Amino acid sequence: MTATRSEQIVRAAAHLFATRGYGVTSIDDIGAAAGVSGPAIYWHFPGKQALLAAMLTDVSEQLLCGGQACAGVAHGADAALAALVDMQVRFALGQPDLIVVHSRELRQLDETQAHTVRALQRQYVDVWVAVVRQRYPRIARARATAAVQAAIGLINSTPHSGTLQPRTLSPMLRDMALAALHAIGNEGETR
Amino acid sequence: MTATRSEQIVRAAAHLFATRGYGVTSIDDIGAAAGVSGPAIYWHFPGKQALLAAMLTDVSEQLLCGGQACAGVAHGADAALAALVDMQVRFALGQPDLIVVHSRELRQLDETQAHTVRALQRQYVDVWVAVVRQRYPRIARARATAAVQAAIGLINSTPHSGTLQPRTLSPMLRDMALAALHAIGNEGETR
DNA sequence: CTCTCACTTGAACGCTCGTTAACCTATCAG
DNA sequence: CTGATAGGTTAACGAGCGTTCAAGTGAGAG
Repeated sequence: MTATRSEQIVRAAAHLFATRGYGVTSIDDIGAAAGVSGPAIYWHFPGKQALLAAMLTDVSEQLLCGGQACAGVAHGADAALAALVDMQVRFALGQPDLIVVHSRELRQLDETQAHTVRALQRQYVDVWVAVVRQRYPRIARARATAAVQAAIGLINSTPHSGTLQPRTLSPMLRDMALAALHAIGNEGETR
Repeated sequence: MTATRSEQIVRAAAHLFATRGYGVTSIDDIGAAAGVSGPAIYWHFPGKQALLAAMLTDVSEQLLCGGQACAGVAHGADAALAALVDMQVRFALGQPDLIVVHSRELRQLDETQAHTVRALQRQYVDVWVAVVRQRYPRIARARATAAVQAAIGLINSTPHSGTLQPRTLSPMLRDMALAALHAIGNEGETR
């Protein structure tokens, strides 16, 4: 409960980035929302871009770590896929700010930072792809990748939605994502 | 083929906004990409924000118009739903820049412009919702709305994806979106 | 030829904002 | 008490960029 200053700053920045966007959010805005004012942020972070980079790498690492845990623990491809979907839904509903920023503001990073985040994202997608291809071995890799990204996009589109209790939204998103993923097993196009 | 200056400017701006983001794209960048330089844009548009507003209202109107046509022409709810999905897929694959900007940069508009665009978006979603509830009458309105937004999110997540021919991507997205939408008919939760 | 008008340009203004610098404050070791 | 160090503040600099302005083009009408 006793959040450190750095955490307060990151949380405030995440909320502002998610609601207003990175470009139109000023350092002073972030400071004000975090209870300090202005350039105090520079004692904790080297700059605005580094703040965003810390946010994005953190959430990417969390997702990758959780995804690997799901794939490793579950028995069978079906269970692993369901676990991955559940985790993504839980994340999207529990931390909508981070999900929005993660999928929207990657381009604001410079090339090296963006490369790091993209590598983590690709590893995360690859965890999904491995499970999907374990379940449907005849699916081509590129096809499975596109399907996984579409399913994740379905789940992540939630934060834009109106007010619906997570209790009812969560199982619906789970059912929709799983149905979408299982729909690709039909036409066995290898190219 | 003979695109007018205004069209060139809008197209260039759409591409830059989609690849770099609205905030970090300067007026000079847009002009350079459109073959003119700098403030020539101000003869065609009152400003940078108005340029974005024109783009967003235009694509919103195109989607709404096309959606209403799909819902009006098709015989039966299933056919109408398939037509809506096909149209959205065609749009997302054909005009990825506009789709990206449309779903990402709404927040950059001021309140009155954003309200106009949001109203069009809501009408478009309502077209989908009406068809879905015609097909599954027991689904609550809020639930159907969330499901429609999720399905559209699935389709719109395409532009982020890697290189896969639209010929193979298109039917896959169609199957996935339809499977996701038809997955909501099971548990008849009215609240 | 010349007048007009759609269209464009380079220069300049002004504001915002990221970043830096210089200066406080409090806490705590010795 | 004293010195150092983490943490914060206000003021200022400097760059970038949206916007405006005065001036230029080129083509077509009369």
